[in-house]
Amino acid sequence: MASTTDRTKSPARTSVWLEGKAADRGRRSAQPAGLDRDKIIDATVRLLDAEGAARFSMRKLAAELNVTAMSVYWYVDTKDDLLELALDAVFGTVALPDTDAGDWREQLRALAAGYRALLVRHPWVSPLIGTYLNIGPHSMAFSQAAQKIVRNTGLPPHGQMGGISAVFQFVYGFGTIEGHFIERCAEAGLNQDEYFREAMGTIRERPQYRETFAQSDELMEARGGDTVEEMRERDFGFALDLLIAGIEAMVERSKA
Amino acid sequence: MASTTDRTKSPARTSVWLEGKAADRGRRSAQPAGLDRDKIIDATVRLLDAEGAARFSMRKLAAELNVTAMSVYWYVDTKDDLLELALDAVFGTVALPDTDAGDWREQLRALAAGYRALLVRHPWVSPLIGTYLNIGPHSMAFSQAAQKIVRNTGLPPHGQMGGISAVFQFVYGFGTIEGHFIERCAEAGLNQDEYFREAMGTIRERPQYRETFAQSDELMEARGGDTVEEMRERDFGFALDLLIAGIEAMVERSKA
DNA sequence: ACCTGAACACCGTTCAAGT
DNA sequence: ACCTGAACACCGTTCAAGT
Repeated sequence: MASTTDRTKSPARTSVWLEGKAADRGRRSAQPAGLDRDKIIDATVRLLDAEGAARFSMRKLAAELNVTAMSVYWYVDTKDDLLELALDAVFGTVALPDTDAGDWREQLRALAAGYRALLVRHPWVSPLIGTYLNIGPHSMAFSQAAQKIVRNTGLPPHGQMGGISAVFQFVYGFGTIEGHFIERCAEAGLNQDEYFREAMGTIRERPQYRETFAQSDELMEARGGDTVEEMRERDFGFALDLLIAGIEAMVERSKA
Repeated sequence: MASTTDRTKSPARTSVWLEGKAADRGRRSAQPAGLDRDKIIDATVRLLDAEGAARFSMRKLAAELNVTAMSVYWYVDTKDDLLELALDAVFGTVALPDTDAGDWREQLRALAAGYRALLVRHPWVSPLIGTYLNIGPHSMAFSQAAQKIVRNTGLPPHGQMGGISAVFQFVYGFGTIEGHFIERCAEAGLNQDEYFREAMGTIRERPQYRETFAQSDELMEARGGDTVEEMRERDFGFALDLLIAGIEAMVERSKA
């Protein structure tokens, strides 16, 4: 949804990481308000986690930092730049597996799990990934790790990018929806199972959806698991197995 | 990123499709300004396509319709409701394959292609899919089609949801990034190859990325294709082949 | 039944001024 | 070098009023 920074008419730099005027500011400390870039980024992540992207504003951030709204602009050029910085910061919290030892399957599962956890822990991350270039140091390290793992699979070079896409775009989509669902539950003050039951009930009441849902019911039944979380683990696990089996099949095919 | 409708404190209905006070309004015509819900939705889609979600506002929409900002609120309760309606409307433009005849592989490829095209044609769609419940009639028809196709694969019931996830979350992620890239190109007034070369050049200049890119270069080389579009087709095609191979492998495994 | 105008409570950002 | 206050050009939405 991009953020609301269209009022700037400047030549359109595409990323914080490609420098702006505030680029090298705020690395020191002992300033009047004790502000620096890291503190600002920390507070940004905290606010985004607590209230969601829609409720985040530069003014609220400033209030959180006990500072006037405009002080922040000494350290970052725009709200978009700040969000890009926050995005890269949380990418730094994903543990990267050792890609020089062990089986690629385990490496892939580990990185997929870490990526999914990131998207669930910080639901505001997913739209930002789609919005920015993701060339910050931590995002890059993550991409590098993914590349190395896919290289370890034995996929032919021309298929490695497609392999990365298949796996990590899947995790992205899955984690996006999962994080969003959890967010909605929290807003409604219900746990995931309560919310699920309620949503299902409401939808089912509408006559136009009766028929549609008859089909889905079987499917729900078959998925098994007593809780929403169990169902999700099962689906995620099966999909990852499917992807790994797909990679193995393509590796075989390339040898033939 | 959700839209900015947090100022409403009402009990939080979660979707237009679960009714609001404006639910059954604007189905007629011959009104003073000739307005109705469909015209409003059409104009919304047009504006979103032309200017992007960030530049869309209720006030601009009203101007486009030659009407005062507030007239629109006779037909829709909130901006979020309107976006949800627009989302479902464009879902109606995806051609659904005949799921009762032919090979599931062709059906899957066709629906994946249609979904991808939707995300590329309307880059504003992807964040909205992550934001709303997607229970409008056209979204539901799409999901139903996906379900039927996955059923045709012969996957065991407990794996069908995971199979849908793997395929369509992949397409979602792929189409999101693709649409976003094309949008950026248009904004910069460059074609995709020009923009790609320029972005690569800029990033490569930064010393901290030199090493990182050495690795990627080989990969780029191997992907082949002379244009960005050719590379993308290759990656998308390979990933879909991988997913189909994965489904086939899981079907085999379930028979053992 | 439909549309308008004025107002409210917000935004991101600029700019000149303070210390 | 860092921070502030006031102002500008926007938002989504409410509400009372018009026709």
